[in-house]
Amino acid sequence: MPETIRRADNLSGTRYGNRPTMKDVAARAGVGLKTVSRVVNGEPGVTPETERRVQDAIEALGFRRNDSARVLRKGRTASIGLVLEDLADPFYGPLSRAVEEVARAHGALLINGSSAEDPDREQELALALCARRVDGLVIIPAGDDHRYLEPEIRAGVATVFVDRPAGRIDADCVLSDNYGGALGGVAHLIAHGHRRIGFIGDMPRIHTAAERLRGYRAAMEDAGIPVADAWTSLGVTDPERVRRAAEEMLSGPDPVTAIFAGNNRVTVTVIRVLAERNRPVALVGFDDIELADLLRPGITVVAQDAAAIGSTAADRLFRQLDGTLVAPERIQLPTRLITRGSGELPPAD
Amino acid sequence: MPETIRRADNLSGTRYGNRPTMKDVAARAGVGLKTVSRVVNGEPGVTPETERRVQDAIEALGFRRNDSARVLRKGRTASIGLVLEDLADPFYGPLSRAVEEVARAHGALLINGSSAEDPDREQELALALCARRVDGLVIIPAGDDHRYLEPEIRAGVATVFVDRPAGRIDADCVLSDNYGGALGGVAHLIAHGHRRIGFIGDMPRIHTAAERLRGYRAAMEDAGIPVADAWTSLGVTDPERVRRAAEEMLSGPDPVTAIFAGNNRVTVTVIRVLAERNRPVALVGFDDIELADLLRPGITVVAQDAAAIGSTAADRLFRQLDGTLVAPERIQLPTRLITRGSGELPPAD
DNA sequence: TAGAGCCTGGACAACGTTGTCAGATGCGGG
DNA sequence: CCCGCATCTGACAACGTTGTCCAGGCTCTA
Repeated sequence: MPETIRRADNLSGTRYGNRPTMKDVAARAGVGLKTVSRVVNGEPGVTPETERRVQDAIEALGFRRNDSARVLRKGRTASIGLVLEDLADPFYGPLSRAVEEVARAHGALLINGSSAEDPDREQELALALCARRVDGLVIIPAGDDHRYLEPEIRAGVATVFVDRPAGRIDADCVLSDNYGGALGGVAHLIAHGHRRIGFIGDMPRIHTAAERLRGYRAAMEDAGIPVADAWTSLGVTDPERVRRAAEEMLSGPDPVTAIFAGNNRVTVTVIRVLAERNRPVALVGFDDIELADLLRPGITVVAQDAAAIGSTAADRLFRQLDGTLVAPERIQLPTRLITRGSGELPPAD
Repeated sequence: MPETIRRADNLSGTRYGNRPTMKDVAARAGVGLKTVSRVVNGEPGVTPETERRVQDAIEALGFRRNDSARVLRKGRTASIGLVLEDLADPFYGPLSRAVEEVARAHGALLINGSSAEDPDREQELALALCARRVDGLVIIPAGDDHRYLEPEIRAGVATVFVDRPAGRIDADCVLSDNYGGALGGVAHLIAHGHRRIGFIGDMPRIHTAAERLRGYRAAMEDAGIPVADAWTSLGVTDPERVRRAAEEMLSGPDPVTAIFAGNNRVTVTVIRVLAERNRPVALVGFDDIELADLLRPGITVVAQDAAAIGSTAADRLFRQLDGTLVAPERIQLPTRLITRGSGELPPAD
């Protein structure tokens, strides 16, 4: 066991590698502890001469304030947590950037992590962030039960849900108008003469997926078109299964002439499938994708404004912290139909 | 001044919204403070009966350990910082995801922020993370002088630079083989018969840009092709200027027949410019771009493995913390030429 | 020149946790 | 029946910072 002992020794001996503390600075500058604190925090009541001495000592020792101690004392961390679903999804880039921008404007740091769509991991992460005493949380929920956050919210952690609503608790949330967007996108296809329209989307237990499906159904119903079972494919996310689903819709006796793709990953795979076929099939995707305008045809999409969602959410979070905000609210941001060609193809009957 | 006073009052009064502490839990469970600590940390030496009482009290009060205090006491935060250049750049998605994955495997949280290519902001961010006492830093440098990190590194903050080397300090870094990648890409164009090849890239003060330029020049020299001034355009990043640069190269008496694009943003804009022209121009881009295979022609790229870079960097960081690693090292990861069509077009002379 | 008032600086406690160490309790053996 | 040992528990200090409060020195006025 000598290794284990050495390792433990090693770790506990590290102790920030013996960083200088305010006490050290004070000793070196020949002033009191609190005076150093005042200089570090820019508080008034220090002679320029004394201040210079302290600054010099700070410089010489390479002192850096220990924020853990500061947080412990002050009770606010000036940091907020962001729990996203997948760091690598391009949709979340602009979103987290927008959140960071707002956080920065409030002098707060952003701590984030991704849940990988796993509700347990989401909970683990959110609670770990709470243990660090983040002032607030922006969560893109993976699960559908967020009662585990109740004690935290009661304790004053500002909380805003994004992209999907919170489950079983009453909390602020900022979403896109998934229903309206999907309805508009499908109606667009119908307006271009399509009647047999396929829908490929995620599991309906995911709120956005359910809403988009609802929008699809509503558009079809508004147009008086009965939806055949074979036209909708749900719970399909991985490329292989999307591919199979698309191919099934496009073959058979009554093939669809248009497809509505429920999210950007689906859209990309459907583009691939359609590219392999000669018969033109119309396509509208939910979520914009990069370079969509360079493809032939360009891809028509229902675009969400990820940056606006992020900044709205972060804004509300800080307003909760201000006390400006009282009751939780659900905010829906509009989507935008961007026509580029693929959604305007006529049915190839 | 009454407002100021009230605001301060307000803030200092908040104090985590009166969260329960271990002391509260201990009181409720009728045990000592340290016993609660033992239960929370899963230390041995607590009767199951006592443990249950404590657990019940924790549950009832909604207690959550205050990690700030824990960190203050223990000296390690189990969190690492990631300073990237732009959260929204798709190249950094997989990279930060990979870093997070490794961090998670070591039980650490990831805190990140972006520098927006601004050296001052990079420094501010890195030092803010150090003040939070992150155990280590992964930095994608924006600046070229990192001596400000010396005290931190001496104090034991593990540090790994990524994508670009550290400036004026000796530190671990993990990079792509920018020189070799560019050389290979340009050689590929030359092998397909091109001699007048343009290069559009970022400012040469950025290491990657300089290396790629060097690769371009080396490939040309190897082939015995003198490079005309008009063929290289440096320090060009925003779409408008890239567009102008590309158009200039493609017109004039001696237009280029191929373009090597120095990064993904440049590539995208060049694609747009080329799409507007009838004469086919070959294109090879550094960095892969999404959907590159769906364009006609597909875009040939020199791809970096962002995930591998991220996980290699994070790996080294934790090995520094282990003490497994001693001397700083520069690690170069190979790039991969992915041929998709655009780089194989013959010169249209 | 003495006293009032202001300005600067420092001693001390507290934040919530963990490590140390000693006390209490229970059990078995002499 | 008592002692020793093992097991479990709790008191206390310490981590580095900030807020409170007081002491001492200065200036300005009467």
